[in-house]
Amino acid sequence: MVVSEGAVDLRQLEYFLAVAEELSFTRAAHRLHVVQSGVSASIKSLERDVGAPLLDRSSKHVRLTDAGARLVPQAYAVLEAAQRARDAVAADDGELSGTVRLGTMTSVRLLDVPAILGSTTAATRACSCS
Amino acid sequence: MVVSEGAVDLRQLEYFLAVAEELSFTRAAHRLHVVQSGVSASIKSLERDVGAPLLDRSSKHVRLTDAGARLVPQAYAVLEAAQRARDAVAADDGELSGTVRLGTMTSVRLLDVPAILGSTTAATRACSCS
DNA sequence: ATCTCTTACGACGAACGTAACGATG
DNA sequence: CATCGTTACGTTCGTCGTAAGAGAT
Repeated sequence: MVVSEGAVDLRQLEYFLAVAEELSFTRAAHRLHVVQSGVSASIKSLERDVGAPLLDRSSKHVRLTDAGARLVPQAYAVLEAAQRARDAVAADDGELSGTVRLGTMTSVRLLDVPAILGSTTAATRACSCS
Repeated sequence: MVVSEGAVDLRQLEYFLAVAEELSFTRAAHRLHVVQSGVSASIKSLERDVGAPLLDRSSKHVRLTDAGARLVPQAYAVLEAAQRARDAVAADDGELSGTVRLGTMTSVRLLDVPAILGSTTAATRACSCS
């Protein structure tokens, strides 16, 4: 009777990967252009949704838990697939697949890489921040 | 300079696939246990997010547009990956991968298939509705 | 006339930013 | 004491359900 819902959001995964990479809520929040409290709340809601703690916030070091380490590659895959889905609807000609494949492993760094590449669709996601 | 956001939600994709399969907002809404207006609004927001119409609602027939047809397999891949991500954190023993692989191609029918299988994690998602 | 999708409306919930708090080195 | 993460609070935006409207067979 317990409806676990599994309401995992793409934003939650993006925030989680940012923290997992930086191993810091502060740096992750800075990279995501949001405040720490937002990242904290989002990670907490993600942990609630999946039903397991993902990060070990003991002392000053943020470490991945066992479940968190297992989630990382899968979270990458989800964001990768989501990016592919977004590009699919914009693919009027076949040459877009190259762009997608280029962004796959760097999907969490979408804020700077696409700007450098200057690709048409990705360029629209570039943001000019210090 | 146009920030396209790309705020695609997993729920939107699930709704979209339901409509794409049923080719009907009404039947899709019934299967998803929500009202038609909710599905309509969700699809519309998805179309706004991806920046292209996905469904052709002319007359009584709902048909997939070109972009919509391209999105379907990618949307499946995203939901598949999301399901894999949820299972990853719950994988205490290695035997779960079989359950995941079983659910991949039927991820949009999560409401009934898992109930039949009676798997531990999936069973929590089963809902008892008429 | 009936079925299907859309739009309007009020209400609930989620996420954000600001700000204050607790803990660790 | 300085930094990092959490909690509290008010605002804003999205989604839901109910209900009414437009189009087509």
